[in-house]
Amino acid sequence: MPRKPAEQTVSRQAILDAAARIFCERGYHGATMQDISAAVDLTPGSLYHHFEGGKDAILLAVLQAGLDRVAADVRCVAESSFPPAEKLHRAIRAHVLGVTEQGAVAALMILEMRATLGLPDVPAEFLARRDQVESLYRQMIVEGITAGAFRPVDVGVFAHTLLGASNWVSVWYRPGGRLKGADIAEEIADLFLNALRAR
Amino acid sequence: MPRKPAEQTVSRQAILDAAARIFCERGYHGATMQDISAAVDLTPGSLYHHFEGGKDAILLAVLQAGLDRVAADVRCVAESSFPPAEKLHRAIRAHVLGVTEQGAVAALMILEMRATLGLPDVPAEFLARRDQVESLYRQMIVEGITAGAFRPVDVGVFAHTLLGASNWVSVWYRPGGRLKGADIAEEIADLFLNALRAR
DNA sequence: CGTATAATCAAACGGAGATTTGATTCTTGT
DNA sequence: ACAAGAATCAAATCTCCGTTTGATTATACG
Repeated sequence: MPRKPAEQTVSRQAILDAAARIFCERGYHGATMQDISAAVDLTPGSLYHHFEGGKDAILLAVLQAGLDRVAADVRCVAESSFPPAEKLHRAIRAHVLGVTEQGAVAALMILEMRATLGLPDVPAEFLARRDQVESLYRQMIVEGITAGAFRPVDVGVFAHTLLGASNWVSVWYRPGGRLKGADIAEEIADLFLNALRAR
Repeated sequence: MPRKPAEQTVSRQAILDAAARIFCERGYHGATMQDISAAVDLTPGSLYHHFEGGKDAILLAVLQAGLDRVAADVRCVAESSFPPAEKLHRAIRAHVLGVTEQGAVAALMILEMRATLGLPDVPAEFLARRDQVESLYRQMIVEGITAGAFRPVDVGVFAHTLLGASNWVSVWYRPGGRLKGADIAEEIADLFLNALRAR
């Protein structure tokens, strides 16, 4: 009855890492199982041992990881007790840094564009988690406005713009470029904090 | 030898309009020739009379139209002689308004994500036009900074963020929603102008 | 060692959808 | 009315993946 995993194995994580990169490069429809399997020296069919659900399951797992990472970072900051401006600044920095460090996070974009990309059925849990992140940002913004630290803005538009811009970084950021991820994060956090400064 | 177009015809423009909507809804890969042809009461094969190049050609034509529209709007403002702040404010408003009025403009996004969507060979002319738009924004920003009207920012990051946020509107904007396109345009223009205000 | 199981592969299957083809209908100009 | 071509269609083609299947190899444990 006993048995243990053989060690001729490619780890599930390795597949996810490769898949994340390839999905980001070529998009869900543009990426083939062949592409993904080749990246980890496997045949397409072998992927089905690691992910029963096939291509969809792999994408979902990638999305899960990316979303979880950013959500955790942002929540951590949102639950702290810094004053509004500092709190939001930290949240944005963490968010953008997360995006630059984890190519997979383009996941957030893809998730947002589920309609555009024609995804299958995105589990409600996913959308809930994404909405939760947006909700955290909204709270931080409202908190600052009511405290008089921020000028009054349309929270909906501001949140969409902020999230869009932060996630958008994953599209144009190139590791090894002129700026480090931390530099970009700082710059963008400054940008939005300035945008909120009460006159 | 004389001959003229029969009038049992669906206009090329009608096809582009339908295609724009469908590409926006389902994405390039998600949209089928069947979808597009059905939207104008044709069979898939018939589309090839209007667009020799098939699906690719249709997408490219849609992109062309969307990009041209926004580029023209922005250039018009950029070439005016308003003071820096007012000029940029007008450019952003025009840009965002264009995005809300023309679903096809999600084209700008898609163009940016050409790699993500796995497009074929995007004509250099397209990328040039897009870069031109970015260039116009960069100029306006630099102009304002040197004039002392704007605080110093990283022009690269700011331009990316501004363009990303503006185009991103096409993803979340819903006609008939709480805000009109013009309201959103105003709000976003204010946001970025505030972000640039010299202290 | 021997067996059960995991991990893998090679090859075949199946479907979806873009594109092609050849015929058909409609419109216009002479 | 008639010829020429434009616009269309129905059906066939062709290609590209995602997925399945059955066999093969490697590992751990008794």
